[in-house]
Order: sequence, then structure tokens, then C-alpha cells
Amino acid sequence: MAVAVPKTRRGETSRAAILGAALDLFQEKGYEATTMRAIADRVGVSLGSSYHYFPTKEHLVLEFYRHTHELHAAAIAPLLARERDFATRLRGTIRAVVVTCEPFHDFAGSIFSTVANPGSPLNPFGAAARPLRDEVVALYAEVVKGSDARIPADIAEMLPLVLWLYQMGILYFWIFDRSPGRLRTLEVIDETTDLVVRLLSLANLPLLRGSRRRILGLIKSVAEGQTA
Amino acid sequence: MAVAVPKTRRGETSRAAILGAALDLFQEKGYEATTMRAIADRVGVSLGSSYHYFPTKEHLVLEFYRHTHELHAAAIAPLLARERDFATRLRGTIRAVVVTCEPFHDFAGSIFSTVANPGSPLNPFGAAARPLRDEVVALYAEVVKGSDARIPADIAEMLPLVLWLYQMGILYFWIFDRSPGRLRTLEVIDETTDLVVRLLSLANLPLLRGSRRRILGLIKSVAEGQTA
DNA sequence: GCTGAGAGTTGAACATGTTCAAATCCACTC
DNA sequence: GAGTGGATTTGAACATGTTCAACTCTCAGC
Repeated sequence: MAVAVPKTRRGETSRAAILGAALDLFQEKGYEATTMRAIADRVGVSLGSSYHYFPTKEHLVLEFYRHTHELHAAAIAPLLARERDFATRLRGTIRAVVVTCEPFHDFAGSIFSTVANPGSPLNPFGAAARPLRDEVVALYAEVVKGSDARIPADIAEMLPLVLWLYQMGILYFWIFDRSPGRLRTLEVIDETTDLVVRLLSLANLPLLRGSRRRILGLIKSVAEGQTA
Repeated sequence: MAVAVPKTRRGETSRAAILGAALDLFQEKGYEATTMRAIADRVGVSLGSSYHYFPTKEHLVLEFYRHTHELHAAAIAPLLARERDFATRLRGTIRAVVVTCEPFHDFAGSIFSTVANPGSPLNPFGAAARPLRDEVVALYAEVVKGSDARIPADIAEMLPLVLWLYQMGILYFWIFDRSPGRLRTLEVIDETTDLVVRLLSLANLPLLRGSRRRILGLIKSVAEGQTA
């Protein structure tokens, strides 16, 4: 199950074709209904060849993650360059996630069980997804850093990670959302981003100091546990 | 894939034996390593017979899940009968979850992914798993109701559901926990139960009234979305 | 032009979840 | 005791993810 990197032009072509066919079929038929044989057939390549470049079917989905992440990052670049208000940056970023992923809504539902599986390379908390996870967390760091919000250092340290988790929560809700135009998800986004901003502004209340310290400590401890 | 209910004594025996062997093997070898053929072999029955009573391998997992829920409920019964302090009841209940599930830690990940899959009939938010979900939520309602804590009505209404979600979060953490004796999970439980109690006591602060109303509305709206 | 090494490709084979039509069992009726 | 109908059991067959040893292709070095 070694991951083979293409070393020749021919190899690159094959890898790209296999990945392209896989993403197309995933979108057309969903994850489970797309067989490795169907992918190979569409490319006009043998079954074994797919496994030369992608150790498992799940690894094809990892590439799909990266693809949507890049779409998302590109979509919000103008907003992040222009806007300084934290609430607006956050809301726009989260909204863009679900808008970007909208064409893959059905597909997202079909792979969810695999994604939630801790043993799967698709699990966002796992080692295989680490590079991508780091990229997404960095994106949220940029959302915070480029804003005019004044966030205390102890919170700022953990905030990008928390916002990443928040995004995952929204995506989870979105997967279940059957409302027309996915309106309910957009409502929840608006509601929750406001809530996040408000809770951040309340975090300085003396009465909440204790809870704040404990929550931050908890988050840090949990995050460290994941990387260990 | 019709669910066959045994109609004769012989059928009952078979069903029970198949389920028993499955639970044993799951515990011995984990979920994936346990094949349907191995289950049938251990019972001394043919492969097809298992499918007469359990439409899929996942349905065996659901039965397993129900089994652990019953163990859990039995384990905390004395505590709930004796103790009145809310924090103690909650902590004991959540601790008992991970203690009860400890023998199954190695393959709990696979179970969790099955349970979390929106497409699966076993999904806890879905209709098929509703009876089990209601039982667990009712258990947390009992944790709250039997305590001497004075919870405002609007919060009390949603609290059992939230505590159920909280339990799921703890279980998810526990699945990843590789620390000896699963000590990290126990720490997180102690920390978070305290936090829950503290946040509940803070919920009456005038400053937090607005957030409280919004959070409760959000939870209700999300919960309604699931059942719809 | 020949050769060899490494990249790329192949297709058969395997394990396992699942299906299904046929065979068998069993309690009941006459 | 023979017959009947439904419950139960069977085992072969199928689909699909994955593996692997053998084969082909390409091209640098001679």
C-alpha cells in the first residue's frame, strides 16, 4: 500500500485521469455506488493501475478534500483582502464553505460514515489528514489575524482551531439539511457566528474568567491529545 | 433485507446464539476482523442463517449498542437512586458510560462511524434509531429530574438532549484516547461536568440572558430539524 | 542497436458482505 | 400417519475492495 508518486509524464497523466474520473463518478453516483472497477473502466485503465497511485478508495476522497479546500480558499480571498470586521469575515468564510461544497452535498452524506471512522485516513482528526487540517486552521488564523478584533492572547492562540471545529459542526449540520436552498444551514450560520462574536466579547467579564481559563485549558489539552 | 422476528423456539435460540457469538467475536477480534462467516461458524450455523435474523452486519452492531446501553443504565441505577447532587449524578453517569464501554474500546471507532452515518438506518438522528435515542435522552432527563438542582424551565426542556450530545462528544474523545487507564478521558469528564454545572449556574446572569435565549432557540431549531 | 533497470500496467486471485432459490424442518390438521 | 404451509436453514453465487507476481514500456548508457 505504498503511495506511488508518478515519475514520468505518462504516470502523471494516468494519476490525473484516475483522480478525475473518480471525482466525476463520486459526484454522479455517490461514494459507495462508485466502484474501483468503474473508475478504471472510465479511464480505460486496468483495475490494478488505480491502486498503483491510490492505496485505497478512501485516498481518492482525500484528494477531493484538498480540491474543495482550494476552491474555498480562492472563494474567500477577496473578502479577506478587503474586509476588516471580524464578524463579517467569519460569517463570509463559513458561508463560503457550504456554498463551495453545495455541489457535493449528496456525496458528502455518502462518505460521512467513512469520515467519522477514527481508523480511516479520511478522519479529519487523524494523521493522514494533518496537512490539510493545518491548512484549514491556518486559514482561520488569517480570518482572525486580518480582522480589527482585539482578541486576548490566550484566546487568540486557540481560536483558529476552535473555528475549524466550528466549521466542521456547520458542515455536519449541512449534511443533514434538506431544506430548499439549504436555507436552514445559512440561518444557523448567521445565528452562530453572531453568538461566537458575542461570547468572545463577554469572555472578559470577571465572572467568566474562571470558566474561560478552564475552557481554554481543556481545548489545549484535547488538541494536544490528538497530535500525540 | 427484511428483519425476521423468530416465530419458534428454535428460531429464538438461533437468533440469540448468533447475536451472542457476534458480541463475543466483536470483543475478541474487533469489528472488521470479525467476519460474518466466523460468526456463523462459531454458532455452528450456515452463513445465510445469520442474514435471516440480522439484515446486515451493522444491525448486529446496533444490538451491541443497545446491549451496552442496558449495561450502562444498570450500572448507574444505584447512583441515581441514592445521590441528589446534580454534579455528582452527571459525573457518575458520564463516567459510567466510558467504564461500561471500556472492554469495547478497540472497535468502538467502527461502531461510532456506523452510528454516525446519516445514510445508515442506525444513525442516532434518524428515525430508525429513535427508540434507543429516546431511551438515552430519557436517562439524562432522569439524571436532571432526580437531582436537587433548580433548573429554569426553558433550559430544563432542552437539557437532556444536550447532555445526550455531550455524552456523544465524550465518547468520541474516548475513542481517540490512548492514555493508560483512559485517564485523559476521565480528566476531561471531570473538567467538563464541572463546566456544565458552572455554566448552568451562570445562565441567570442578566448579561447572558440574550445569549441564553439564542442558544436555546438554536438548539431547539436544530433538534426539530432532525426529527422532521 | 542492445541491454538493463526502473516505472508503469495488467489481470487473475482472494476475502468478505450480501442475496436468493431451493431444501429441510416442524407443528398442526385431517 | 400422510399432508400442508410456514418457519428455518442451506450453500452456491455475486459484487467489490484489495493484493501481487508477472509482464510491458521507456530510455539512459554503452
